[in-house]
Amino acid sequence: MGNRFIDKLHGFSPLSPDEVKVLAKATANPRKFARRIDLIREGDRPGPVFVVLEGWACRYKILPNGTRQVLAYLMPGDSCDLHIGLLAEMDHSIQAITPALVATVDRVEMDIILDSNRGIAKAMYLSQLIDEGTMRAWITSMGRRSSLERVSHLMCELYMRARNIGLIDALDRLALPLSQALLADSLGMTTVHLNRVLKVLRESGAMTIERGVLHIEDPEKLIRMAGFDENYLHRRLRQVA
Amino acid sequence: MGNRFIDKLHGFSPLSPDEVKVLAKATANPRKFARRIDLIREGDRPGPVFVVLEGWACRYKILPNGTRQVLAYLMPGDSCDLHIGLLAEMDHSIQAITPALVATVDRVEMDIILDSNRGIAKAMYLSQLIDEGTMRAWITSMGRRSSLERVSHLMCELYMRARNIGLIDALDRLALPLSQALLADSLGMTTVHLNRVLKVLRESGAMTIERGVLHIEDPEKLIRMAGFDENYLHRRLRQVA
DNA sequence: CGTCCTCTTGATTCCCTTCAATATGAGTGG
DNA sequence: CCACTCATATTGAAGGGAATCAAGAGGACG
Repeated sequence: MGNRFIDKLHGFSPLSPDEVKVLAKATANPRKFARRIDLIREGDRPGPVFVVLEGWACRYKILPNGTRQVLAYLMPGDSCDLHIGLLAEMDHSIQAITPALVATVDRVEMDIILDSNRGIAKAMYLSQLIDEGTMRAWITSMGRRSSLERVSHLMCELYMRARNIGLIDALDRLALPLSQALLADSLGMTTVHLNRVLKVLRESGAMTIERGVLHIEDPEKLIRMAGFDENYLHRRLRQVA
Repeated sequence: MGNRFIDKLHGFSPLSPDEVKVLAKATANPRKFARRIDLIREGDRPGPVFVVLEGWACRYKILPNGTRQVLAYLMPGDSCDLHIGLLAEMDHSIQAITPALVATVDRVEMDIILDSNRGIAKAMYLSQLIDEGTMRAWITSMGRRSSLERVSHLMCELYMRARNIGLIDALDRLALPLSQALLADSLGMTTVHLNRVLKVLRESGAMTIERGVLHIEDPEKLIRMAGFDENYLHRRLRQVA
């Protein structure tokens, strides 16, 4: 397998062979993180930019009362905020969900790369814009969608994002390493209720999650149930330099 | 009054006199928007970068079922995404809440400004990081805070942000031009319930909203009720170049 | 093969929505 | 300046969706 980060950026903005080399070099020495290990914690001083090459991770926040809110999922190829190093401290934590291969790019090095490679810069900015759009979609879900819509919407999103990076298998299924507890904590519901919603979705014939495998049986139906509009994932990009 | 945009950025990263001049020139010809007028709509092709000089605006999204979700409030000095021009279309709309004075900075011009003024670039990136942190705080609120906590938390946030830009009057009050319908649409609740929560807050002696004026009577109490931690607004900035 | 984690299901409670009516206030035009 | 209108705010009553509490089933793993 290649470098999923490069693949992703390449999809946003055609990279020159030189730029590919630069990115390959910058992510050449990834570190392994075991499941459930924090890459960085709320309150920590931000360090290098994280680039997830393999595996899944999530951003999350723990509240004073002990509950957790998942803020975003990071899939292979995803990276954390570009300019994060400007902040004095993290306002959330990032944790590996599966064993993960994560490259770290030094802040200064990243700045140099961005300054001298317009293609990379453009792709990174696009990537960040999409992450922001995704956050807005999450806010929308939490605020104005029913729990059934919310769950279906997240599944649509994860499926689309996974498809974009080639994570869907030949049988049209996605290995989804997310426990119901984690999903519940990202959707603002309890595990009990999430479980019931998943049952409804299963019995409606729209989709199933079995043993960590998501299968969308009736895409049309699921999209309809979710009110899903993938515009926020911005696959259609502006064709200007 | 000066230029609130420059004031804000200056607070993030000391700007050289030259940089101040550049910003003043770039925002020299603002446009007036009446209340309830969209600056840009979901589906529109993004144009220039918007900079709110005076007045309030909000980002929002309308769902298929007709409900609305407010995604963020823009106060004087706030701007929308820097690289927004890279996208083919907007995934949300932006609307003036009050009569507003909004400067538009051409995308190419903005790129040039960023490239040739490190101080401005740094301040803008910081600003964007804070906006992202704010979105994460909203997700957290919606997902894991009770309605009482949610309302108090938003009031704490708006108060702090307003204070940072000098919008609090001598009597420690804030002119808050947000209807209960708007507030409800940002907090994921109904106007009826929001109204009841505001009543509880009023009767508890923590805060009041009367005729568009927010007064926090017992800051300690409100902060405690909200579980508010202002770290996500990143006032303490890293002291490195 | 026992332990722990995750998933599943039932019963009860309650927070919030929905529906409905009234009050208050701002803006407009005669 | 006052009557009229429309938007906004307030309050009550009833119903529903999701949380909570509780218990058991299914899998993964040493």
